[in-house]
Amino acid sequence: MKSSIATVSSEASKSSSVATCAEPPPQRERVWHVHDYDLDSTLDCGQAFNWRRHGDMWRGVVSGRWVELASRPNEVIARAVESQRDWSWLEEYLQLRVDLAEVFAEFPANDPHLEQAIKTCRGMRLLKQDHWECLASFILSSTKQIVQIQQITNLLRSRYGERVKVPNGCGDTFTFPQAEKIVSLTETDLRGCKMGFRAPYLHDAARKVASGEVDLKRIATLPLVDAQAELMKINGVGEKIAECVLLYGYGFPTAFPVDVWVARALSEFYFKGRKVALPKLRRFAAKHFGCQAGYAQQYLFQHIRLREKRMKASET
DNA sequence: ATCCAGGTCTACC
DNA sequence: GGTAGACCTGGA
Repeated sequence: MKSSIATVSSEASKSSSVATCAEPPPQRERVWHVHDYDLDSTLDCGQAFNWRRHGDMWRGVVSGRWVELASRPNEVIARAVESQRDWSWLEEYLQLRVDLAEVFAEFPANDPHLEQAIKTCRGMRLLKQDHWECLASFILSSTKQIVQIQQITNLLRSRYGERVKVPNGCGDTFTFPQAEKIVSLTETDLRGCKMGFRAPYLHDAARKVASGEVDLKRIATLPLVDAQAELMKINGVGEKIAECVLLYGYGFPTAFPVDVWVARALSEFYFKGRKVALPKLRRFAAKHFGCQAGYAQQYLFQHIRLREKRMKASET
């Protein structure tokens, strides 16, 4: 494990110091210099379900390619199976060009709860995931714990995804099955992946996406409210799941999914602990958090979830 | 054992 | 606009 990291960084830094102006040669490894990038928080904050930790590293599939990620102070390091001339697929996914300070600067001033949230996981980023995979994953997320969502999506991948190339010794790895593949499956097939009542929802989504009735590409060009309405044409996609897809898949900066955790955080922090109805929480959030509300949401979510974890840990 | 988990749909006020 | 019950399944 350790030696693998060392190999990765030495090769990659060599190449980047030599090739400053010319296009860098294709490489299996790549290092990015980053500021305020917390890879662990980013991959483990509940926005994506396909990352597995192996020692200090994370393994997953992005744009159909197996990739291994590691981080060191001010660096993110990636290793692929085959040499890559163009790493933009991963830069885009990891949002490596985003300046977090600019994001935080848009947060409401004098909000101690948000400040506290930033302290607990500074460097956490929003990813930009594949539209379909993100949509399907969050359809499967309703009233499920994150580990169970991972279990369901893993079953879907291993049974119906396509095998991807991996380095020797790494276990079988699969892409997330395309909508066209899901359409061809029966509800029994899907329920076999332990998704329960979500099976017809996923199938409806696959049918509408594969047929073009819901055009995932076009959604990127729409205003937020229209984009949300388009996603909600799918049975099983309500406001919350739609906002998740718009935030984690499309990067709409003001998308603000309100789940049970965020609802809890908002009630506690901004309504003195009173139980407040969901629509009212949504209206408050839209007004209070500004043009980077999506980031604010993710920091509040992670903040309250980690606090809960710590409390549970100290009880036992 | 009973409850609950990144919600949504339906029915009803 | 806002609230209750049902819905699969597995883990605490």
